[in-house]
Amino acid sequence: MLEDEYQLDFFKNNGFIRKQCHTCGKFFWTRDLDRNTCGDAPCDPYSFIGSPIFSREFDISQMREYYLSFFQARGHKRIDRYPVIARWRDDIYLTIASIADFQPFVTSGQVPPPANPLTISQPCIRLNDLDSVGRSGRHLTNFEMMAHHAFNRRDHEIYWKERTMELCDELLNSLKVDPFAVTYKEEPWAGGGNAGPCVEVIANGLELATLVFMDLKTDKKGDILIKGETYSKMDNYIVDTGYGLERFVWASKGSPTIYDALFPIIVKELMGLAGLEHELDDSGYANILAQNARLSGSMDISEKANLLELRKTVASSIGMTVDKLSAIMEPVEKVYSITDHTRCLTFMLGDGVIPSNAKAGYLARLVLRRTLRMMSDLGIRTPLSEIVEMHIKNMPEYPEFRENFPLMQDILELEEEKFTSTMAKGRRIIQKMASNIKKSGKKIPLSHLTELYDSHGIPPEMTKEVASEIGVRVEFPDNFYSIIGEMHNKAEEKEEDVIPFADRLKHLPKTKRRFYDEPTRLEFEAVVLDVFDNQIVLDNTLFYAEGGGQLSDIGTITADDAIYQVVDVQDYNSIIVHTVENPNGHLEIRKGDITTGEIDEKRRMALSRHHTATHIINDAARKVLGKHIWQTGAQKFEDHSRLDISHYKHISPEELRKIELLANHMVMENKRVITEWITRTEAEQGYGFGLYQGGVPTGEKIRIVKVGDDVEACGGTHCLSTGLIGPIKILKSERIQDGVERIEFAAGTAAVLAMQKIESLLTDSAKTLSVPPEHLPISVERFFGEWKYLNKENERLKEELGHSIACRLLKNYLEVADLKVIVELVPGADILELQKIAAEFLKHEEVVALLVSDVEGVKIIATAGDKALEYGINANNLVREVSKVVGGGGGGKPALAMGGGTDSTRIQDVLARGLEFVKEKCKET
RNA sequence: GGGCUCGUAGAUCAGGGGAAGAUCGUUACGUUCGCAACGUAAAGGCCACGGGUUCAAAUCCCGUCGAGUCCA
Repeated sequence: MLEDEYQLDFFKNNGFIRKQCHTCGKFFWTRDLDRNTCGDAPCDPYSFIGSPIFSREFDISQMREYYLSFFQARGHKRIDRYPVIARWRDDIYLTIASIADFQPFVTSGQVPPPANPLTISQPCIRLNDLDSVGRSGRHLTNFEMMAHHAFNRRDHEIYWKERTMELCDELLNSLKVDPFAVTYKEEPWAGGGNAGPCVEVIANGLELATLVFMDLKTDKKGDILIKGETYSKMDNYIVDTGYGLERFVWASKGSPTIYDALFPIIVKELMGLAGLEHELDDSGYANILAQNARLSGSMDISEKANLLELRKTVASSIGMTVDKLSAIMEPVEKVYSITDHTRCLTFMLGDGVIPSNAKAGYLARLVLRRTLRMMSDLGIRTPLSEIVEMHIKNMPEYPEFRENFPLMQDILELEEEKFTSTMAKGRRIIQKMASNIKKSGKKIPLSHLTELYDSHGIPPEMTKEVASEIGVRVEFPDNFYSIIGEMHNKAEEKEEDVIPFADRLKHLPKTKRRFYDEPTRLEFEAVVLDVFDNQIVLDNTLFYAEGGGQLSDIGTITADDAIYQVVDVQDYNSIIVHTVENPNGHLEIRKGDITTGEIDEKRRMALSRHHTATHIINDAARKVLGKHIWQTGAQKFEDHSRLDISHYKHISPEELRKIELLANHMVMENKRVITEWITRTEAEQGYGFGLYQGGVPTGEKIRIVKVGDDVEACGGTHCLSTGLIGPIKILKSERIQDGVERIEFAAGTAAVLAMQKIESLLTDSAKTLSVPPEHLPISVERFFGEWKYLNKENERLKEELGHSIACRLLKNYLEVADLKVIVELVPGADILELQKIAAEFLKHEEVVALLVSDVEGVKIIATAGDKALEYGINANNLVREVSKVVGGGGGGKPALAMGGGTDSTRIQDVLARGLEFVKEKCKET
């Protein structure tokens, strides 16, 4: 980044000089002529602990209000916060910065900002430094980024670097920060496809804010190189600031850790529950925490080795052994961590994240389980919901959390149950594994540990603990979790969406889409703009292109005598491409031809019905199941439709019936379906983010579809009124992942067909049993019961039969040596029957038997009593030997073996060979 | 979105090509004034479902459904 970027009048006019840090070599601006370090950790230590930077203390809501009104008074509009789950984006799950609210469409200039300039305090969640949370004294998973943003265009600038710097300096001055303690460090910034110069604002070792001047975008042909990527200047350039609310509060209090500054009451409460004394008035104790926080400011302690290093340094600086320090710090760190994690959960669940095994929900579960694990380490048995409730009480400025609390309570309870059972199961698996390994006297290998963690969610720490109870040693490397990470990163290559025939489309204008203005029209005329392969591009079209989970229209395009079947329609950056069947290999249609298009009405109607019905089902589900219901995906076909919704437990059959009934009521109310195009900002402010059930559309104006109480941004085709949908029949629901339920249903003609199909399933089944359909449940139950009874009866009879056959055969033996040899054909006996006979023979030690039956080819069974075994007569070998005769195989145990083959003409040969075998063996001994 | 593990008695799980098992729970009987405990016995299984391989599949292969778990 060029030095020039930072040559600001603000610095020159306010007595700043540019210096280079003696320690890290970075450039910074300061009013203090004698300063030689940049002010940031590790070049400068925290010096605010015990001596606050501001002239008075603030709590979170006071600080937030101070900041927002400060910028409001200076011409910024205050904007409501966005949810912590970034529903408007598909590239990130969680809101990680205030600017994330405005990406990608506001920052790219496609959509105007909700206000300009604006100020906001945006709750954010970052899980990158999870391991440092609680330990470093400053890391949080959940924080508020206070910000002011200005979105500038080349032709219209709000303000840029000078004003941003002035505002920052003024804010700090108003808080009575010592001007000589403040440094502004130069630090190029890049992230998320953008970049720009940036200034870090530091006071007393603590970074308070980051001021980014985003004016670059990634560009392969760009001439500005930052961190290995090339960038070029953007037409719009954005002031992206981030002031850490929590850090401001901490700075105002100067407490040993950020956690003590933010939630003193909750920390105290949890310390009590864990049986810890947490007396910050005790200067010795406070000094340990402060020293730990100060020194951890200078290192990355997510690595285990570094944590140990930190412990050593802190211990020696206060004259304590490392072990003693660790014993004091570890439980305290866990309490801090729990405090932080539960606030994070409050935001996640409060904003509607449903814990799951995938996507954003997984992140919620990750945090949740870490919390539960630490709580169990500390012996805290309080339900999570009680801690969450403390946070809610602590944040009256978020009334929505109070409102959602019953739901959160429900979810947390379920999650705690799941965790407990997973851990109990894990414990059993380890015990089993450990006792297996104990026999061999080895340690549990790493591969077992990774499998336990990867497949069963059992952390190696737990394996170690449980295995040691059994007396098996477990060692795992420090970088265990990065090994797991690498295991998963192997097959990760993104395929980029390549637009086919991009070159052909490059010069074509956007296609005029007429199906919005003329939803009922099915015929249209258009001029051909291009033809290639099987594709036709027109100047306008009534054909709906596949999108929003709705399949494309089909139909015909006619030019002169030639009629072409349209089989697919796709939208490539607003150019609509019709794919037609082309049996002759060339299309008799040219650029400039006038054509007539006709839409297949049956398919269009079916898709429209399913689309409108999808909105209705979504709304009905929300009314039946709760406000946490979000569409997470949807697909509309001709014969059915499916809707995926976020829900934390199974939809019960009753609930499903309620949803179905409610949906049909909405249809029968025959409400008009209203569509309108309004600006994005207007829509968001009027309807909230509930609009984006089916994803986020691009463009400045978005299309709003209102179906009853349901309002969504939607580009699909719809019925003009709900009555036109016809019946809606829910076909089934299934769980596609934890926290996501799929409802499949049919609407209109498809619903009637579906019902007829179900009906015929019933009548066909009933016919087989010769009962009326309404008797099916009871009859099926009866038949199944009888079937089970008869199976048992059959087995009992076979046993009896076997017994009597065995008795008969036992009288009819050949004597070889002192053995009784029975070699017989038992016609019609199945393998079960032969087994029962064999079981009888086994009671006699001098019996050797070979039984053969002619069921399903040839079945063979052989037994050898103990005495026979002494002669080396082995049923296993016997069967192997004789089965070859009939082209099969066999085997079993020495005493009892089974086999068979397919060639039933040689049954007698089997018997002969068997007898021979026995005789041979007897001779040998 | 991707990876891995698992579906066997009411519950928890063994068995991993050749007779479906254990423990707890249930029921009955015995011991007891009664209960607990104990002893004896019994009942309870489409071995998730559908295909395939094989003389033979709970077991191996493929698919479906269900559950769990890790990663992005």
